[in-house]
Amino acid sequence: MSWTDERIERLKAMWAEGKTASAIADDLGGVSRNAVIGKAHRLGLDSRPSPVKPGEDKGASAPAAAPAPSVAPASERAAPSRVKEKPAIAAILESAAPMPDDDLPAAPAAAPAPAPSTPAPAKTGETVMVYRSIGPGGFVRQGPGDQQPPIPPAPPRRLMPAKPAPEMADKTGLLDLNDRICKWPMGHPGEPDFHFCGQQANPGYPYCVQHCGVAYQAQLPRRDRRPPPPLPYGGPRVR
DNA sequence: CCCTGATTCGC
DNA sequence: GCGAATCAGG
Repeated sequence: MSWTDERIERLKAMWAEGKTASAIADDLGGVSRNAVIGKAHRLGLDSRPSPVKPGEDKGASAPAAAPAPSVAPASERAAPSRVKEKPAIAAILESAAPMPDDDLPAAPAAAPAPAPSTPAPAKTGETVMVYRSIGPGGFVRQGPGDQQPPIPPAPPRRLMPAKPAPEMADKTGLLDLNDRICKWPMGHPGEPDFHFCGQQANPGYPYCVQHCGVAYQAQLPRRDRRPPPPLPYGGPRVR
């Protein structure tokens, strides 16, 4: 089937009515859904709300949401387009790793915490609980049914920073990560000496230059790709 | 699994 | 230009 003027008009009309590409293809006959979509695009017809691409916000809707200089999306964008990332762990680490350096204002001047003498009540379902500090290292919870404040347990005399395990003394741990440090995992999570590479990160990437070389590989054009090797026993079944 | 529209790319 | 193949969200 070819795209005669009549068929193109029919396509335009139905597309404008909001018919799905499948419905249009059925109606016209002799063409696939993909053919309809492809033709609609080439004709420059309006884009439909794609299930894949989130509907783009018209800027006026949320001006308050300033684009925070978050690290992960920026690095994604900076990465070359035809590149695939092997370990998905990077994204997890990006979101999980606290950034002790910048990003955190030294003193929250904008939103001063409520005075310690007036603890904010926290709602738990119907009951209103009050949390009261009992000094360093502790708090008590008081519900409305509790007449007397519970006897606070003796607070520890002083709080010591947790001592890192000796084998971690000079290794890069989760809390040491920031956007300038290579987050390539060394060893396996759960092992006592699991840590991260810790070298200087390749700017815009979560890894140092060496590990970028391991994590990223250029994606070849489709015609140049080798078919994947047959999966060993136990691989997913091909239907 | 099904559906959707968008995109890519060999023809 | 065409449309199958592929992608990715619902």
